[in-house]
Amino acid sequence: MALPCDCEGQCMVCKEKPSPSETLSCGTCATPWHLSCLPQPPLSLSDTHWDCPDCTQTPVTAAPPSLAPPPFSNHLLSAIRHIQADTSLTDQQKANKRQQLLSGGVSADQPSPSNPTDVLLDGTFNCSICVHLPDRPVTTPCGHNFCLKCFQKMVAQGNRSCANCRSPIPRKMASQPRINSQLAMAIRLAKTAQSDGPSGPPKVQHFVRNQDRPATAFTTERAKKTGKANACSGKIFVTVAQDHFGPILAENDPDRNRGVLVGDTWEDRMECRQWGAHLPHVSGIAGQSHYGAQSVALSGGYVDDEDHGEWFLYTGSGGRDLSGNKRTNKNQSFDQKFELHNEALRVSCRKGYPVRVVRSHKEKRSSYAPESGLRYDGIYRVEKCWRKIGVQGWKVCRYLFVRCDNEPAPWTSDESGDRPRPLPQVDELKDAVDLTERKCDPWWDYDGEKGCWLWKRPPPETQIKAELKDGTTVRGKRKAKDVSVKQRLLKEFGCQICRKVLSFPLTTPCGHNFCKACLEGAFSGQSFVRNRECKGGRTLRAQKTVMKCPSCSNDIADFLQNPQVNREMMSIIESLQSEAYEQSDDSSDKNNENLNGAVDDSKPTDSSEEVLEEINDGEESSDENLHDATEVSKIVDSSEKVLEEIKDNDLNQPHKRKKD
DNA sequence: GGTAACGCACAT
DNA sequence: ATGTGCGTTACC
Repeated sequence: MALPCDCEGQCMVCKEKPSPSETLSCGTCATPWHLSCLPQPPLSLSDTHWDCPDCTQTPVTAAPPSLAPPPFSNHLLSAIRHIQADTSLTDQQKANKRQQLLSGGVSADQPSPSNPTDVLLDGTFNCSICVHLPDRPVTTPCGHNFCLKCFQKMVAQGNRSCANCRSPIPRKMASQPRINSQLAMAIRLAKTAQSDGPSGPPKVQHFVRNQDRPATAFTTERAKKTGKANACSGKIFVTVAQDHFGPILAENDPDRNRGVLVGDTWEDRMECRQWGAHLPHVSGIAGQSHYGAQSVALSGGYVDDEDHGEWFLYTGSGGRDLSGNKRTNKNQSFDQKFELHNEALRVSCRKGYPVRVVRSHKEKRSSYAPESGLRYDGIYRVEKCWRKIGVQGWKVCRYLFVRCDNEPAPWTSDESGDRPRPLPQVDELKDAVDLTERKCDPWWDYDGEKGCWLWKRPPPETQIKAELKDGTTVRGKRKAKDVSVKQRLLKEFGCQICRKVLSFPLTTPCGHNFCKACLEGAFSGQSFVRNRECKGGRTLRAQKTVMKCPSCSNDIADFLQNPQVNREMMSIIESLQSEAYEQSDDSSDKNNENLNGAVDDSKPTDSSEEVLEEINDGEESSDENLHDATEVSKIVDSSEKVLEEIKDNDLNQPHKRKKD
């Protein structure tokens, strides 16, 4: 396997630290390589430009050139080469020019994209099947990205090789593709940035996840002995009542003044609970049978569940014998009925209440499940519910959930939220009994004039007494961090090993992203096969080594045989980084303060009536957008700060934090 | 007051 | 892989 030197200058193949004369730096990515460990050393060292194996990107199998387009657009690559060959420039100047080129700051001799996001949107990175930007992107081991639907269609037709480079697709990925949600977010950002023309207000979406994490749940002395599982009494950070319907808004988030946004993730049910998205720490349904259900969790607990992202079929609770101290009985032994939680969900169906949805990584059969932890996916409505005979032979309650949120779902690259959509065809309805459909107008509905979902009638009054207000002790007010959306996004591109921004990102078939050097470093010294000793004069066949993905337990040994860098993600990350550098160059901290002041001054002080009116009009999200837009255009910290914050922040599901 | 509910981590 | 303690909420 071809491996470069690590950040300390040590060759990852032979583990030695080669001298400068033994080191060769790539002309494109500047990574150092040990000359004598290169699989194909350059023919002549007098060449001014040499490309490392990563940047030459030899396809896994020999494919005709027409089938393997270069990862960068040709003109961009040749422009970079042109800079590198210029002997009049110092290395620093070359680096600056490369950055400028990637960020569109300077016109190279060769035509180049005028904006970094154009690199993404100029068609180079389109799904090779539908020739559009990948929707719900999935990444093959050979580093190519496709729409989930296109990929599934291709596999269904019996085609098991990459439509881009013809590399074989592993069976597991073919049967269970996982969405690369980090990439989905990037594509959305690029689209958003492009629509930010000089005319019209810039439109910015929220990409915030994993930041400003709360203190870990409170643990009693007794509970500490057995770990966090017993720490269910963590502080609730939001000021909504336990039976609050609908989105959790900034006004209910006194600490951050942000609310719970689509895409927010939590490490576990305890943490999710602390932010009010889904209160019960065991149950899948939060609700009261005479009042309605506020939220549900998709955790893979019921085999009948069926997830299509924007809509899904949910199974009610109960039907199992959990007497004694059973926790894990997945077998049904009696029928489910519309009572308790199941009835609560039926009330929400009849009324058309908004129901918050969180998805758990435990839902293994869904392509829409997050890679780890729990994720808030927004507001859905229960359009119909019924009962049917479940796969285990007993009756189950069934609910058709359809998404109706003003923010786009985490897996889409759409810039806007949902529009009313026709109900999907549900085959099992023909065998349904006890069908319930909504008869009245839904309480939460789409307003054509305003172009968003909102309460058509005032939300139901909370049944909880005022004790929550009194009981909620407001923590010492932390100043909300001024971080631009782009910097937040950069944070999201963290390697799950080094926690820094991804460099040469590899996407595993299980949908996790790592720096190339980090992932290969994690398995350096391990060979792919283990030779077993001869026994009784008989030579045993070599055994394959299992190499577990650092983020999950999937075996990625096959992937590591020839991991291909996800060039699409890499170019987006580079664009974002060079923008951050550029902006930090021409705006000092002092300027930032001035700009902040200007923004604040220009904003009229909101009277409480105005605020109320905005809430009633349901336009709070667009107000948020405007707020973020000013952030993007005005506030930029230095990129060093970003990196520092990334180090400080546990941005990537610190599941193994305790063991570290 | 009893118990079910799509949890979590540890012990066996 | 299965069992168990701790934990919270809803609803008898």
